[in-house]
Amino acid sequence: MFDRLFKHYGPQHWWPGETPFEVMVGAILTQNTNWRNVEKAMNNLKHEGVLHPESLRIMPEGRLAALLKPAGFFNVKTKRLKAFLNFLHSRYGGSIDALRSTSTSKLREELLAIKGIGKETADSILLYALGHPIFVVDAYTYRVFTRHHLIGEEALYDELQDLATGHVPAEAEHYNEFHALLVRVGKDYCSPTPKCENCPLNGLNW
DNA sequence: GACCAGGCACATC
DNA sequence: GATGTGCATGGT
Repeated sequence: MFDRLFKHYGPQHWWPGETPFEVMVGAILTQNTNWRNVEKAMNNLKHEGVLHPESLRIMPEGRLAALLKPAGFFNVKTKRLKAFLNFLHSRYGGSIDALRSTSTSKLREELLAIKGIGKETADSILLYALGHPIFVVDAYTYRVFTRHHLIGEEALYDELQDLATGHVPAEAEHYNEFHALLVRVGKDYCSPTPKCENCPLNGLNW
């Protein structure tokens, strides 16, 4: 599946964020939200010159919520982003570099303990912001895997993650590319109403 | 006007 | 443990 997708699409260059911190913010803002709307909110933050841990951390919630508006769920996401920023400040002194030196499993536990950060968001931060070798499961992953009967529809996050983990070289570069490719084929062909004609995955034998 | 978009926490049973 | 619900904007 990986080979077929990579040959068809080529490298996807994920995550579309310029800095690790930007990726982390994007991971929270994109929860159940189209990336285009996330970009609008991110641009609001950039134009205000506040896309930095401390700027956002000390910003009044009302002002932050207004800037996050295009991303939807803006009141909820304001709380969640604040919770993450407070964690970054209190536990790591606001330093991304300090974050880097933490082990994958320890940091994942810490992220999951933050209210508003679940498994997908934690794993997205680990992989796409910090380069840890971990596979990110999302709605597209679920759709592609279940439609191809690689796993049952009742499968949970960890089961999808384990399935991918067991079949992809254990390197961040591969987890990064595989997830991005799954999202790409999901958007193009494996949408809620599938359009399987011309799908690059046609004809594969599992 | 309906449906969808790179979730998560919380209440309830 | 499983299921249902609120959160909200913007594109198609």
